[in-house]
Amino acid sequence: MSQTTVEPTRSEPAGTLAKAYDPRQVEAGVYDRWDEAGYFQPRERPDREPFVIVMPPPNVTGELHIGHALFVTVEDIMIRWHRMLGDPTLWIPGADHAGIAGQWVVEKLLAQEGLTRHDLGREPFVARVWDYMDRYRGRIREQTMILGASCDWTRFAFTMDPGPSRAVRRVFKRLYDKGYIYRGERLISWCPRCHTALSDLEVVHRDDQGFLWTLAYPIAGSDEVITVATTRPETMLGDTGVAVHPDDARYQHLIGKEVRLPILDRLIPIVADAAVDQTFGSGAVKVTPAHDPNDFEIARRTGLPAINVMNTDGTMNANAGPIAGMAIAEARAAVVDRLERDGSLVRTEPHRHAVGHCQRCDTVVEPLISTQWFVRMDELARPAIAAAKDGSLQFVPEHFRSVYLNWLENIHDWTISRQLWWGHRIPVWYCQRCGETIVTDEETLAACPHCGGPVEQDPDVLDTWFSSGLWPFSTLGWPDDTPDLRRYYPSSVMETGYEILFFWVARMVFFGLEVMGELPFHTVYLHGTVRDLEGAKMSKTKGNVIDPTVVTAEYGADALRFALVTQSSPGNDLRLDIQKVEDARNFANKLWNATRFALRPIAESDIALDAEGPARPRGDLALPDRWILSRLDATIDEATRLMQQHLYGEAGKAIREFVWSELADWYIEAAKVRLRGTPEERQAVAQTLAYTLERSVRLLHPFMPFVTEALWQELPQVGESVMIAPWPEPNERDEAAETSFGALIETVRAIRNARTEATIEPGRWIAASVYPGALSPAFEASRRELAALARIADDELSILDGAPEGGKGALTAVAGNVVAILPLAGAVDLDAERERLQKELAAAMAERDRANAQLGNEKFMARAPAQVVGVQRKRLATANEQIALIEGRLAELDG
RNA sequence: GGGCGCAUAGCUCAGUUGGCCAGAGCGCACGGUUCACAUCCGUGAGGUCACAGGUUCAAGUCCUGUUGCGCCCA
Repeated sequence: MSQTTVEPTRSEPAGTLAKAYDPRQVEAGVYDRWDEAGYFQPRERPDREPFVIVMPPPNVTGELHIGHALFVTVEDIMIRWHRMLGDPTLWIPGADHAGIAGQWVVEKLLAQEGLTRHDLGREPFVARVWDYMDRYRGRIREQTMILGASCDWTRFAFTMDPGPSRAVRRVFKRLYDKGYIYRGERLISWCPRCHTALSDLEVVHRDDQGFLWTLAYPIAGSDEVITVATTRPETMLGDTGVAVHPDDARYQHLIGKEVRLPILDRLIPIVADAAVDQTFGSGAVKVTPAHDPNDFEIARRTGLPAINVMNTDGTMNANAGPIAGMAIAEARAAVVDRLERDGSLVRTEPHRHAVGHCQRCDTVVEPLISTQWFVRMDELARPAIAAAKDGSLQFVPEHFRSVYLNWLENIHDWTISRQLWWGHRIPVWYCQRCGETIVTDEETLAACPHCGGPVEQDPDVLDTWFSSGLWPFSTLGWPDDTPDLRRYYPSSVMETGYEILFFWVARMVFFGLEVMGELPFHTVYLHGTVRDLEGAKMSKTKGNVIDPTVVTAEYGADALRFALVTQSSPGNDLRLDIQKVEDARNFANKLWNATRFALRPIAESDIALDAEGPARPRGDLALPDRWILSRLDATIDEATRLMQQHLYGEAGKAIREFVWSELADWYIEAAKVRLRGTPEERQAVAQTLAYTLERSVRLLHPFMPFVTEALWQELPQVGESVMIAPWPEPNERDEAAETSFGALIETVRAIRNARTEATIEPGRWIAASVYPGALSPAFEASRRELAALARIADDELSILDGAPEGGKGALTAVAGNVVAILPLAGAVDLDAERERLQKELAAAMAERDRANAQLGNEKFMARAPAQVVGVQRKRLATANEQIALIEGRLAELDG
């Protein structure tokens, strides 16, 4: 790198920065400037692979919650990092129409006016939903911007837009033509409140307290009865048989006979089916094929008919005989009452069992026979399984691979039709004249292509996740062959919550493979759930939600982002403590003030710049400068490595550690000495500060975009924005400087510790003799720093060779192989000092014994790698040296 | 019932392919009007890495089992 001094940058005079960091002031207006500069759009470079993330589209039905803040943060970190790496980087934002949830919020609003959607009719109702969506879409976008999301708004997509809608129709038709989509009468999960079919995934199972009723069914033409148990007695009206295990000795003689169904007095057969559990209850089960998935399977195998006794609104239908018209709860009570009077009720006992609830509205879901549209999953799942197995699809963290496989390998067909008005209308038309079924990817169909007769479209809409599953390519223009599609498909990383691994991720994978013939992304990164301090999920009903806009208003988006990412790790839930946000804000203040401090010497110096920014200090550097440069390189290296492994939180912590504990606590403190020195020294410090801070700010930018932009603009730099500055590259480490200055730091610590324990006033300047052994030249060169940091009077610091001595009236501070003797005539409590040294001696001896034990172990010596043995040898040597030193000092105290 | 996890300081969490005396932040104790920062600085206390076995020269880390907790699927 050539160190040509381009136009020396002159910063504004010190004092430009406010005394305290104020996130509101820092963050205002920055986002718009980035946006106007076009930084959010990919900067093309044909020599590099693009880095692309398709944002999980938030539901348009509400506000952003803290979970959105987490994914925005993680994805924005990936995006900003790759942009700085020079990759053509694209992050596509979007919004989801949220079928059931979307319809429901508008229905609730209508209910306040005393209306139902049926009062409005389909078209006006859908128009109302659109109005609502248009209002909320802006709010979501605004909140995403507050968080600093550097996504490309020019490519914003909504699932109901014409493009994605066309993609939905095209895929539906394709799968229908291939026989993967079919319509059929199956037992599905039905929400009586939402009045629609649900997919398996939309049913939430929860253990509820209920009852187990045992019923006696009389055998026809005999005095015998057979007992069966049920948790839903009202369904007995739909019983079409009783099943027993074929090997069950108790019931052999009854197989093939009939029982007389109580209440309805219907004769139903006793059948044998191997799926019946002989050990549960009586070993006989009533079979209600229209209202229970297991019974449906038994009926299929044994040929029993299905009798539906329920209406879609959750009331009993005409097949329920005397209780027709009753709601389920009412019907249940009536049936139990009637059975009891008839003497058919054997017993009632409390029973906890899993009950399915609607994911959206929590109503108890009823299994119901119904004609619906399904996606056959076997053929689609196969390549999606293969991609996970052969490693072409990566998971972060890795263990989600088995979760994903376990689901896909046991997958059922997917119910995709929903009896809703809001969503993608199923692109199927039925001819009213010839009865033909026509599937088309056109939005409308005027007449039957076969007979020209009038057609009517299927009234249902598709599961929202059907359109979400197409998102990685429908957002890029598919089915058209667009430049975006060619350049940016497949995307790079799918970052989303693990709770939608099946709902969304798996479906994108099989749709991508089927439609595009290529995985939609190579890596799935899954984040956890943000919980409150007690570990509870945040929910409006619990009242424990943290609103990200409230937090950002107080602490800043930078602080919220930094807290979220450093508190989380891939795949794990996090408990968010507002205290952590405050800590992150304090860190921003630290960086702010370190920069504020540096800007004065920088303004008074000519900072050399090269093409990338402040030039790296070269030549004959002072030890603290060499040290901080090497530590910076170590940090760049580590942060880069962690980012590559998707450990963004760890990377953030490593950078914070560097800035706070090394740059601010030690380098800046040590640099103050030379800032009071010669002009040449001030110049050298300013250059090192400028270089180190500018690089630090760049490292931190993906995590805290706003404050880093503000500070970068104040620092000497080259370019328009830190957003598009290059990600720093590490140089060679300076091991000698790290060792020497590291020893100096440890010596200062040991001196401070000895001072504190001996209760020397913190402000007092004392004398010291330091014995650094082989490090003498380094300590001599940095004697002013050593003195200032340990608060030793400059003219009373001696750096000596040989054996330490100080007599009785002195404290001893030991740090590695360095010893400092602090003579404090009359101020030393001999007993306390002796005790302190005894403790240190004991520690050193323990250390020696441990090392000796290792080195005396033949097997260790024979099998441990040479480098590990070397470490033990060095440990032993240091311990021995320390023991000798401390023993010498103890002798002096006693003598 | 099947699957996947988790258990490390008072709290929230890190801990790479096994390798020095297990770390951080917060909290706690003590001390500080050092000219960037009290949104701060210094010093310290605090852990049988859930339990029991095993593999290894070496285990928080790998294997087996146990206990407790969580999530997903049926």
